[in-house]
Formats: sequence, C-alpha cells, structure tokens
Amino acid sequence: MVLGDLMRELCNEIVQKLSIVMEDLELEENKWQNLLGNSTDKKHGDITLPCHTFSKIFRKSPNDIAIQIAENVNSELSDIAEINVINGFLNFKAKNSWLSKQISTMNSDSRLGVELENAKTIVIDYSSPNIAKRMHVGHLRSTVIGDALSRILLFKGHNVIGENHIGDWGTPFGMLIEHFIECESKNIGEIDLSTFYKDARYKFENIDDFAIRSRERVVKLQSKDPETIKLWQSLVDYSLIHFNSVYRMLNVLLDDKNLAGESIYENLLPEVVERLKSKNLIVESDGALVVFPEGWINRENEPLPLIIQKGDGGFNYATTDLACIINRVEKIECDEMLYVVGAEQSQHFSMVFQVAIDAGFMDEKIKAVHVPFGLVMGSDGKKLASREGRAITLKELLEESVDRAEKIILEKNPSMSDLERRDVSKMIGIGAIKYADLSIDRNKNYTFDWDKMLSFDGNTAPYLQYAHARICSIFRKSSIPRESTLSSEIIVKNDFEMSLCKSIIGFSESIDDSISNYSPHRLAVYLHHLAQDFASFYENCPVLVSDNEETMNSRLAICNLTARILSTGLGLLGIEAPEKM
RNA sequence: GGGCGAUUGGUGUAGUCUGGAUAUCAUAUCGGCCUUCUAAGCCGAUGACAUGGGUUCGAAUCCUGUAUCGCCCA
Repeated sequence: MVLGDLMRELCNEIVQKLSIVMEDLELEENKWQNLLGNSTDKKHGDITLPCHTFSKIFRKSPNDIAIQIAENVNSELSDIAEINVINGFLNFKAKNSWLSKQISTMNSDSRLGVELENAKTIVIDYSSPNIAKRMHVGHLRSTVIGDALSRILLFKGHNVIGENHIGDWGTPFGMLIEHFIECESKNIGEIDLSTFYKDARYKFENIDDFAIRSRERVVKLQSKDPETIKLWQSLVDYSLIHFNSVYRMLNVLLDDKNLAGESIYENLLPEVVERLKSKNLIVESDGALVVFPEGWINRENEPLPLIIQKGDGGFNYATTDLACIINRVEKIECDEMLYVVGAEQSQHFSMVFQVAIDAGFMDEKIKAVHVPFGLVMGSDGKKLASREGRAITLKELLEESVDRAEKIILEKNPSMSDLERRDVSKMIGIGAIKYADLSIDRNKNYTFDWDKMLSFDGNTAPYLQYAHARICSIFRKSSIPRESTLSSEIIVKNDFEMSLCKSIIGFSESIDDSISNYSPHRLAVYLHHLAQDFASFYENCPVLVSDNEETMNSRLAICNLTARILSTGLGLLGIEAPEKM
C-alpha cells in the first residue's frame, strides 16, 4: 500500500531502520515494504506495519512477531517515533521532537516542501465554448477543472500549454454570418448572444431566401473569400469579448493566447485523410470515408466506424481531433495531452486515440488522457439545460453569486469599506462556485443546487477563506510582520499543534495525489482538513497571549505557515484568499 | 442489445487505483461554549459501505452475478 496524505519522510526513515531488522529476520523487502502504510486509526499511530502475513512464515502469532520486530528496532527509532503493538499491528507514531524539526525545515522553504518535477510539456484542452453562443453552466466544469489542473502542473514546474478549442468553424457559420450581417446593419453593440444562435437557426429554417444565402455563405467561407473571412473574424472577435469577460470574472488563466479553435486546423484536415489513406486505414462506407478501429462494434454487431469525412465532403470532430494530435505531437512536441471534456465523450476519445496510435500520429511515449467529468444535473435529476425556460448563463450565475456574497458580508462585517467589500465579495462568490465544483470527485454527476453552491456552511471555499482571514487578523493585531516568522523555530508541544503540523506536512503529497489522478478534489479535501485542524488549534492555543515568547513565536510561525498553504493551495484551485472578510 | 460511469448515515460526500484495526468530513437534528487573537467558529451526542456469491488470516476496497440511476452507440 502507498501512503495517504501524511508524512512520506517519516515512512522513509522507518524503512531504513526496519530494513536492518528485517534482514536479520530473513524477510525480503518485497514481503514487507508494501505493507507499511498510513495508519487507518490515527489514535494508534501515523505509520503501521500489519504483521498478519508473517504468521505463516514464522509460525507465530502476528502479535508476537510485531513485538519481536518492535524490540529490535526500538532503540534505532528512539529519536523519531514511538512504537506500540496492538492486534498484530506494529504502529509508529512520530515524536513531537521529530515533527518540530521537520516542520521548521518546511517553514523556511519558499516552496512549502513541494519539489519541482522534471519539466514535461503538457497540453491541456479545456473550456471550449462555441462562437456566437453565450457561455453557460455546461462550460463551468471543464473551465474550472482545466484551470486548476493547469495551475497545479505549472506549480510542479511543468511547461503547461492551455488550449481553448473553441467551436468556430463548420456549416452553421453560413447562417451565423448571414444573421450577423443583418444584426450588424442595426447596432453591433446590441447583439444578444443568448438568442443569436437560436434566431439564426429560426431564420434558416423558416426563410427560404435566408437559407439559400446561408448555404452560399458556407461555400464562400470554405473558399476563404476575403469579405466572408472578415465577417467571420468580426463574429469571432465579438464572441471573444464575451468569453474573455467571463474568464476574467471567473479568474481563470485563459486568454487569447490560448485560443486553438477548430478553424486553425482546417487546413490540416485533407492531410489527415491522406495520412490515414497511406496507412490503409481509410475505408469508404455509405459514401463517407471512415476508419474502423479494432474492437468497436455497434448495436447490430457490426464494426463501429470513426467518420473522417462525410459523403458531402464535410469533416467531423474526429478529423479535427486527429489534426490536433498531429499538431501537438509534431509542432508542440508535447509529452502529455489532457482533454478536460465531459464523460459522455469517452467513447469518442478512446476511438480517436486508438486511431491516432494505429496511424502513427503518436506512440506510447506520449500520454493522451481523456480527463472526464460528470454532468451538471438539475434538481429534477436530469442534465441541466435551462432554468425557468431560459438558458442559465455563466455570467448571470457568477454575478448572482457575487451579489449574494456581498449581502452576507454586509451583514456579518458591516464595518468593511465599500471598496474592500466589493473586492472580497468577488473572491468569496466566485470561490464558492469553483470550490463546490472542485471539491468533489470529478467523475460524479453534480447536482446544481443554487442554495448549496452559495451556502457558507460546511465544506466550502468561505470556510477555508475564513481560516486564512483569521490568521491574517492575528498578524494585524500583533504588528509582527509575517516574514519574520520564516526563520522561527517551531516547537510542537500539545496535541492541537501536533495534529495541525501533521496536516501541514501533507501539503506536498496532496498535490502529487491531485496530479496522479488529475483530480483537483484531492487538494481541496486536503485543504479542508487543514482548515479544520487550524480551527481546532485556533480555539485551543492562544497565540498572542501565550505563556512565553518562545511559544508565541512558534505558534505565529505555525499560523503563517498554515496561511501560506491555504492561500497557495486555494490559488492552485484558482480561488483567491482575502485577508479580511 | 453493447459500452462507460455511479450506488457509503435523513441529505451531500472522502476513502476504492495500492485490501488491514472501531469507515472521513460536512449538513440536518439534539446538547454545551463568546469580559481572551473574527461564533462565517469550537466541543460533545445521534446516524451509512445497494444486494447475492467468491478470493483472503482480513473486503467499502479485488473477482463475479443481480438491482437501480445516469451517459454514449453514423
């Protein structure tokens, strides 16, 4: 088993000492090292070795074996951990002196014990809104999860390239451009993206003349007619203003430099077909060009195709995705590509990856991973599409969250200045929505619940932000600068300090956990646990009125270290931590 | 019909990859704590592994059957 969230270092030290004892017992490493792991019951210890499997080998009870090992290793570990044996479990509990040493080292580290990894180039495909439409609740998860993963990977030293694969090409653009022309003749500033697409489709379906012009416009667009391209570009630019305003509001890293719309791969599509043909993967089926990846069958038990080019000459998503892969492998030379896209597309991505490998577009050295997430569900248990007959836009959602946050702050902290309150409301309102999404396993469906999202009770961003703000408040009261605690020695004495410090030490590991499963919620769960430990510490360990200066300095350092982790950790989730609230 | 995912206290969740002791946390409910650094808090009580087999000294975790829900299948 592998360590959970606590103290790899302790485990390493124990392994070293245990090795000697185990060698004497003629137990090979592979028989015991992977048994050593985090204690499931923290009352007994931090690290545990279950000795039950040795029972057969030594023909003794697990408890007796544990005692025997304990006796042999006890003196070796006297500076590090206390040992006890219960029910055949050999438990190691870190000594406060050892903990003090570890935590003091971490306190002086500017990276909070998080080591840099060998830099890999990682492309993350996320957000992906459609041109001429407003961003809605359905874009929330991809944007927020992708952003958090980007930030976490960046923090570990990777070269992260966020790609926003916007839907900016295809046959609907004929009608969209025609509709755009008609809107533009009125007043461009009044174009309403929430109805734009619908209005265009309505005209396309009901006005013959408009439909004819739309079809002609598609042809012009595809032949790169300069006037049409200019119109198309204005439409794209107009939509980008909207996207960017949502991104700024959401506080995500995406901006124009991340744009990688379908249009930029347009020229590569014929090449994709050629390359697939040269590998003899293309088959003609019902007039379309398709690839049959091995192992896929449809409901009639026939081979399931991946459609590359339709009978009318149009290309499919799969073709663009393959062109993307070629670009990422050959131009960007990435090591990994992550697709933060809903779970409903997992079959699509499995097929695309398989074809890309079969066609030699990428090999096993490159890690292509679909990072799926569950649906946003309405309270009726169905996929959330609209509310009160109208689409819920992301902007409205965020605005309402900020408004609600502001009302609560006004009530709880009336003395805060208007300017400061507006700032803090944004951090809390936006943070609440993001955290609600990032704090649960991304694979699960997520019930959209307005009240819950904005609730300030429980496992929420405001709880973490509040812990951070309380710490900042201590330093304001004390007039001791936070930086001065970086060189302080931390002395762990009581159980509240002990538990908090053990949580603090787990920061680095929580980040590694998040990366290994591409699951930001591991970090979120860790931060919540840390904030809880801090809250207990805060209630029970007075900082500024402590018995002596040594204790005060030690506790101030613990506070500052906790605050640094909270703001860094929240920052990695894309959430800001205010100093007051 | 096939495929993918889910199922843990009243409700929402962690843990499942990598098996270990009395299963995490929150919310709700009940009780306690502000003349001491922010009570948006703390302390205590109550309450859960969908289900049948199997593997194992030991299963929420691995294998397998079933049920329910969601999604995907030109």
